[in-house]
Amino acid sequence: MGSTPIDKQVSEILRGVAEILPSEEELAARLKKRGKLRVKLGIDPTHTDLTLGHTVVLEKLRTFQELGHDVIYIIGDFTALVGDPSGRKKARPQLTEEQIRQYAATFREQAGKILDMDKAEVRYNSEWLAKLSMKDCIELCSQMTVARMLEREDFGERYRSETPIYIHEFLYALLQAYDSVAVKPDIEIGATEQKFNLLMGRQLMQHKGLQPQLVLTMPILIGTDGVMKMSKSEGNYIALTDTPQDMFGKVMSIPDGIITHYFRLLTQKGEDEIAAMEKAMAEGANPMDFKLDLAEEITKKFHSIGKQERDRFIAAFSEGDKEAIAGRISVPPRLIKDGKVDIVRLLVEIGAVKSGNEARRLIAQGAVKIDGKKVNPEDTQLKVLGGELLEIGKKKAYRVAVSE
RNA sequence: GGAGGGGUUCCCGAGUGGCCAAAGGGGGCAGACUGUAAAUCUGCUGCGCAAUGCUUCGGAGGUUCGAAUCCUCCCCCCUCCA
Repeated sequence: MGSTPIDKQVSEILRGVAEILPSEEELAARLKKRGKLRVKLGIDPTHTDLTLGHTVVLEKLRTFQELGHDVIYIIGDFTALVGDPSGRKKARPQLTEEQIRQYAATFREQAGKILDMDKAEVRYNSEWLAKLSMKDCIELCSQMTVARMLEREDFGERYRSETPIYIHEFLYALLQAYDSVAVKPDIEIGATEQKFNLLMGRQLMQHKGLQPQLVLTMPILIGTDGVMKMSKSEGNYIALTDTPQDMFGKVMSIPDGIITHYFRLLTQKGEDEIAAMEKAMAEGANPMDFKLDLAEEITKKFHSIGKQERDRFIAAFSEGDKEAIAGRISVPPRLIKDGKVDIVRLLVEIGAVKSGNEARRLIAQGAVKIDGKKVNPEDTQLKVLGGELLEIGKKKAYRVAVSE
């Protein structure tokens, strides 16, 4: 603990990092001077699930923890109320305190999949932010100018496109910065889009006569669509709570172009290994093989059954054995008439589709099969004896049972 | 507070009395091709056991045989002036 040599620590800390401010030397100096650093990471509970995107920064926090430093995991229950405008094209919808309370609880628990929560200092920022007075607020606001706010890409863009910008959104960075005043970290971790907020923390600490924190940013993880950053609101995310099967499948569906990006940010693979992969793929190796490795590693990390999912995946999609991914469903008796069930109603009932229209559409498109045979759109009343394999598109399959 | 411009289906964005469940693009879904990738092509994309049916164009009323389109009031956003 804390006995790792400084230069070793620095290289460990800097692995995969986008930027360290003010400098690498400053980091080494701080390590030498303090020995044990206080490392801050804050996440706002704006959704129920943590995604792989969050794990990039959480892993970095974990690294510090493993090196024997003190980590402070701040759950932004107060800042969630304000809504971080960083990188957004519009204001966040306002959450209720009740929602935030629920999310905060799961955030604490989910972070435990990566951090050693027994050793982490977990804080809720309402602890100090809710107590600030209007006077404090005015003092905070005087640290920022409108011009500087509008220089930001996100606000600037919104201003130009005549999208509403609310005053309270300007407060966000100041509040997050105040967290640093409250917990006095030596260094704060965040994604690159957090740079403004993190630097604000530095400025505010200085203003309050504290030693300013160092700032460490991590690259933003691209979502499964391969284009936008991974986020719950874009629907291009992989959640820590996803089932092993979903998690594996979602990783397999990412575009080839971001395979190494995922390896770099989500696994412990070294740069040389990653470079070797890139070379191999450039020379014609099938990217799917690397993606299988990636999916296995990620699934294993969160569910400890990676290999199993790999085998299942290969069986289902490379070998066409849909049984491998088939879930079980039972037909509610009330849907059965004369030994037949209306497939449209069944699909809606089991939640495979959102509406009857959607079910009919899929059937008309030949996407619904029973025991390998397409369902005829003209005749959706089908005999069910139990045991049939129901396929919907290529990715969903169910083994049908008839319940009593 | 004054003047002007806006609020359309998941998103962007057409539509100014019937031909509008509403162009086009994006996204999504499905089919073909594949490696459940990408690219490409094709189709679908409000609900409904489907009907000259129902609900939808910021909200509430009204005019009309008929409204997203006209009128009234209200709410919200943007710009300029103060």
